[in-house]
Amino acid sequence: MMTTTIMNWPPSLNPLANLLHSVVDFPIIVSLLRNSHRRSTIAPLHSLRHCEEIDRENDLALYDELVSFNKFAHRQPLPSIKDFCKLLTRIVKMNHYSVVISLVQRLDVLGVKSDIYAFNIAINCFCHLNRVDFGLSVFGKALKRGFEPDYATFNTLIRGLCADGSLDQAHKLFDQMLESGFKPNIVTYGTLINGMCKLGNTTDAIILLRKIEEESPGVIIYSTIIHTLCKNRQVTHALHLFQEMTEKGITPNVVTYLCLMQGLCSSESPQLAKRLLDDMLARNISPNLQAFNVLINALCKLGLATESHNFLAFMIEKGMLPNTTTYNTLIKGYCLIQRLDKAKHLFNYMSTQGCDHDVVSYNVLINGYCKNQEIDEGLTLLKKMSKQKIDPNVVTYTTIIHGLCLVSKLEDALVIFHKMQDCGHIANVVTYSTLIDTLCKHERVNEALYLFKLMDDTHVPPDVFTFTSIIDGLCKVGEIDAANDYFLELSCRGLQPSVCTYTAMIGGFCRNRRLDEGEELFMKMEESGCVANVHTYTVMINGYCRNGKVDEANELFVKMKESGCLPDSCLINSIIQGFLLQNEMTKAIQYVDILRENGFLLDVYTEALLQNFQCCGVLEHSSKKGVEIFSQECNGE
DNA sequence: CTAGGGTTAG
Repeated sequence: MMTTTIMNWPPSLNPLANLLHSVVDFPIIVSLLRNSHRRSTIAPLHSLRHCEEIDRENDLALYDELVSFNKFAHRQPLPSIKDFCKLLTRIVKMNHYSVVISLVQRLDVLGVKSDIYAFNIAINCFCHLNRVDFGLSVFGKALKRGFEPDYATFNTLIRGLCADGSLDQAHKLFDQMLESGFKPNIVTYGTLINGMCKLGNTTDAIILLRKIEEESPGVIIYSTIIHTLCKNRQVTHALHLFQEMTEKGITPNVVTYLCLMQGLCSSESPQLAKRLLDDMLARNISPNLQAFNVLINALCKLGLATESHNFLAFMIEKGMLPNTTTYNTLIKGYCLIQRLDKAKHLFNYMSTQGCDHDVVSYNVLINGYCKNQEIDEGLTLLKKMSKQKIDPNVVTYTTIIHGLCLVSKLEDALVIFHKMQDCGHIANVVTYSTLIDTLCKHERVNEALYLFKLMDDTHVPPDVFTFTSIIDGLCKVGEIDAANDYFLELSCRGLQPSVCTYTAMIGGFCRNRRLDEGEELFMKMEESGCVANVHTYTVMINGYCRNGKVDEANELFVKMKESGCLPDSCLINSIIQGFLLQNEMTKAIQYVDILRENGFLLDVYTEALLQNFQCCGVLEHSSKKGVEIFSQECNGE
């Protein structure tokens, strides 16, 4: 009688699932569920309050479905497996995969006759929990019990394997599918193509697209590839595919347009994005609210808040009401171009339009003021939000701390840091890193190290930014060996040094007469595929200059330009200084010319050094004349 | 039951 069970399930992934298995008291389950959510959101997610609100809604909806399940379970005769599957599907849509797996188990206990649909749902849930291995074992079980897999079974597993990064296995299953007499359908191809795209294999995805042309790939497959091309900054290629699909009579939809418009905005062609929007409207495809928000955001990021603002009237005209996110996005856009007046105005305006402020609205505006060094405005807003009964969260506090750090009110920042924790807000990696970075920049490295240790004690893992601040701080106070220890520890913790981390450490070596180690690390960096930027070149070239390695400095300068990295004023000035200090007059003058060619000015220190050498009469006459003229130009004479 | 996209805060 138990032939229909899916027995011997892998152990539960979630304690909640066990609980559901044995307990019938749903209110208790729901309350536990809430707690389990809360616990899991503390460390990784940024906005506790925000998540909790969403979870609460989600939990209530889940609660309703669990009540329905319970009613089903007590009905005589039992509802069919189809009815149960409908219910399970709704829970799947809420992303409660472990719950669904538990409920499928309960179906067996209840003696509901299973079918391939139920197996497919379970397989799908395991795939979504990143356990395609369990999905495969359920698949095996289904076969053993004589259930015929269908398209959904194969396609679901192929998706799971792709998501797991096992493209080879996905292809194997594809072959197995053929052997079982299933001709892959358009969904199978779509799944494979999406898998290839997500795994960075766009070329193969396009090859597959060409192979299945007679299967008439639809708008979804084209959109998948267009999306990937846009993400990879191959917008031109994406536009070609777009043209191709329309010529074939495949109608693009809102997704296709949205991908392209985002791609065009991020490749800084907002005009083309706008033309595409017109095209879309002309085809009577109306963007939804999210689409508008995405566009507004894309324009704002380009510093086009004003243009973006025009969209507001436009979207209202199209019958779409902006929401809080729309306004928050625009406020952020105005802050970005330092139009705090406009930002503040919009902030006030939104609440007159029925869009209530949320914690993000405040955070965006506070950040705008803080970045503008108007910390008092930020603090005023902080008070105001409490009055509006909007609780500041860890982001709010971190923003304020950052603002205080920016104006060197470090003690005040530390006060807020303690105060927020007294209020029950747990500092996260950004909070700590902000303080650590500032302490290091003020050469208060011991206090920074104390906080770094506190992070470990409070189980807030440092990230590459935290490490970089510490390494830079230690280098600045000459503690090169200690800095190097942290540099080594970083990789022990499974983190990748960033170009800033490398630059800090290389700079530390080079400034402390450990040029060889700096050079070695520079090479290691390149080997690891990390691309040097102008700061990295500056510290390295500086190291060469100040150690009398003129040729090496020159060579690296040339190499830098070949690699497409443009020198800045700081780099060239410091090369001139380096050469002057080494009495390499000819070279120094050569770089004065380079400075001039690039349209940069001598900085104060370089100028002082130059004049010193001129007074000593070291410069040849012609060079001397050139430098004089240049100095005058620099001084605006 | 199976394939695509998507906005805001440090």
